[in-house]
Amino acid sequence: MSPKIIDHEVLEAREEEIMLTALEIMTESGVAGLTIDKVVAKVPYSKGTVYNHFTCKEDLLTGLCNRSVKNVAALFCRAVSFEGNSRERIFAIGYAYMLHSLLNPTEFMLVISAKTPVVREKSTEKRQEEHLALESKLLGSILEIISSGLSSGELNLQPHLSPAQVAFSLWSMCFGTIALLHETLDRCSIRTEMNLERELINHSNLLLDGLNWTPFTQDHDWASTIDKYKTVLFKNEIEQLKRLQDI
Amino acid sequence: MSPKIIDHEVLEAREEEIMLTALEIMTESGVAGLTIDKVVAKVPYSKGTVYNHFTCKEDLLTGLCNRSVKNVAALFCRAVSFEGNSRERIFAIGYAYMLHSLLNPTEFMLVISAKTPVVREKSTEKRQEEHLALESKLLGSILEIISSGLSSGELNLQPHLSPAQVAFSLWSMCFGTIALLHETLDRCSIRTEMNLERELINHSNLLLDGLNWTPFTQDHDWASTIDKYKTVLFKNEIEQLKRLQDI
DNA sequence: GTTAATTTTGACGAAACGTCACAATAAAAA
DNA sequence: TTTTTATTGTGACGTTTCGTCAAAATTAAC
Repeated sequence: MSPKIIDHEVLEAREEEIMLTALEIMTESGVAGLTIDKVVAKVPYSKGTVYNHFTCKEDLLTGLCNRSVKNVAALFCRAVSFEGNSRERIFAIGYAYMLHSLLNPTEFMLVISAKTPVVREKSTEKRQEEHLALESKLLGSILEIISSGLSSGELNLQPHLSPAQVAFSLWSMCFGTIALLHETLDRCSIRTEMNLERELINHSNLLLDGLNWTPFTQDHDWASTIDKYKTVLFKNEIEQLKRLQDI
Repeated sequence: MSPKIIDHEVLEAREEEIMLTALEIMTESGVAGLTIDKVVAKVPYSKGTVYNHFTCKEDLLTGLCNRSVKNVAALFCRAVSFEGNSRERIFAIGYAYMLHSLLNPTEFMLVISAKTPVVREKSTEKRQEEHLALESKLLGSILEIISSGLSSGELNLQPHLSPAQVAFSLWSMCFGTIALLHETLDRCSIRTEMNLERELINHSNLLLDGLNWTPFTQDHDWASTIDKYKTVLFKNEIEQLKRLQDI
């Protein structure tokens, strides 16, 4: 016995390096322009090594998607920790999701790509499972807030609705709104009738009012809550976003 | 002058033939297994001819997506014509969307694929525009019901909400719910806690209650409305679905 | 210094892509 | 009928990308 054993951390660092390079290429020449060959050319490793990490292009895409979901999960944890009532905190979740999608448009779209049959059919089982686990984590944050709303009495579920169902509704609402509006904003020239922040807020309020989650839209100064998100909870992200938009 | 002029209808029939063949291939060997070469092999035309219709694989995918959206639009028109109050009719829209996604899972997923950067970046401008136009048509059906709800007084919009915004909320709600749940159902083995029909109904009700769209969930016998969808409005589709599930 | 397990390399064949020079077609002109 | 000619159809071909695998390199233990 006498192996060349590679440190696990080194492996992970390399994987990150490969993924970052892939992101660079996509930013430069579009997602369609991403090619394993291009990645290999940019990275100080050979094709074989890259293929040791990712079995194919689609697997790499799922990897990038998971990386992105991890970042979202971190933002969600911050949202959970917001000091305020439960509706303010669940609202912060949607806001966090939106901020993430604005800050990392390419990566957000990858989450959609990863749900696409072509990508799923070719990705590794392992990475798919990781994806599911990460999504569960997202739902976990939402469920946490739901149960705190239930115990504080701010949320009263109708008997036919389980917390899991509510969590799912909230998640799909965010996902649908952001996905469709991103696309619309992308296509139509910059200024349209639609504005992602405003639409998401409206849609969230409709859903939360429908759930009877107090305080209702008209019973609270939501503008000031959103201001707190902007100046405290997600201060860094907002600044990043401003910098991004200035360029 | 003395050309070989081809009938427009012949061209369209051929395009349909190519698309159907592509669908067959995808059903057999997955979306990832779709290849222009395979299509060419199955179709009585040459590669050049196929490329005259679709500039690349992605363009073909967008074409298939548009074909699918056309079918949805037809279902939406049926939903608009439902004899009942405005909330029953808007509810029918979501139900129609769901039915379509269950009957044509492959095609529904293509709608997601078509929103993916890789596909969009490579599709023809022409087909993209067609896609936008078709989506506008979908929104048009929704808007029609909204305005009838407004004039009948069943729907009272808060001043800060425009009909277009409400239509968008409804659309993204359906899209998000179906997209995420399709995926979940696909992955997890058949019986999960989730059920597409039930979740969509719940989510719709939450949103419509939030909008103050009467009659409210608890003020109407919705089970009987859904029964009417099943036995009258979408009778054929339900039968198709049963046949599909029996196999 | 030798050994042996593991990792890395990049050349290679296969597969898919998309093009283009040429062939075929059919309506109009001769 | 034959010729002309604009349009459409064909499939062989060069290119790109993919993913593999035998051989080379690496390194820890002996």
